Amino acid sequence: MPVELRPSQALKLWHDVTLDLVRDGETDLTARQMTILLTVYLEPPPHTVRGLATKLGVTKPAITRALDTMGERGLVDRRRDERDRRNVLIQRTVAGALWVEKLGDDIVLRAKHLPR
Amino acid sequence: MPVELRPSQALKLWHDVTLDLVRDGETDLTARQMTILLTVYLEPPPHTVRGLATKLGVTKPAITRALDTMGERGLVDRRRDERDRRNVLIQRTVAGALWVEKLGDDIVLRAKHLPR
DNA sequence: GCGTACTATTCCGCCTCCGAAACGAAAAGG
DNA sequence: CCTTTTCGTTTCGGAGGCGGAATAGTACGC
Repeated sequence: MPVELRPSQALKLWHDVTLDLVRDGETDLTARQMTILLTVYLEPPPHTVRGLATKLGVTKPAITRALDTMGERGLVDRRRDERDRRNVLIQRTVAGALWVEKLGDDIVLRAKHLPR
Repeated sequence: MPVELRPSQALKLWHDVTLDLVRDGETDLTARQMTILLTVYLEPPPHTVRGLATKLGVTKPAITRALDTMGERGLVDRRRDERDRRNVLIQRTVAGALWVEKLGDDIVLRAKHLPR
């Protein structure tokens, strides 16, 4: 029972949710930041800079910069890996979890009101 | 028969599609640009700078700049309104229609493969 | 130990975006 | 007419993202 969605519905859903993000004004995450945030909160840890860079197909400095920005906003946190102190483990935060949860609820709500 | 979607599915869908956009590398539209593009292609014309600014809750220069960028990429076009020459009407393009169509297909495909 | 490999970060110049204000063109209203 | 209003655009200084090279710190084979 996969999720059934017609192209017109899919596009309207994408439009509606993105509009909500724009009108919110608070966050304005880039596509990269959004992907990193959702990866950290959806996939099982540990998450490293290198792993994220490989997954997204971008350079490591790009990941570091994105983590800097999101870290200042309290959406993610960083900690040294004590087993291998070269690594940095990206950690979840309460604020980040709440933000992601809110996004999920918004998408569900927008999907519910799509024309059939 | 609305579209049924659980929060975890919604977030995974958002993650997967955004990841595709990041890995594509070509386009990297901002959230504002994405919203403008989808508005122009989903909602009936005419579309004006002022109308888009009001809808998105941003200033008019922000819309002008976004249209500049997307215009250079051939995703939208601009034309003077001959009835009221103060207005600028935002027009669709073939390239833009193809891009939007591709996005819709991608979302549908990603939704189809979500875990139940 | 010492060089090598690997981690993440910092630095550099470049480019795009931002909001606010000023601007020119065109319509509306006296 | 001519003033006012309404468009969209341009300009300004500032903030932040970008890619890529260079850097500092850590692990590991020899």
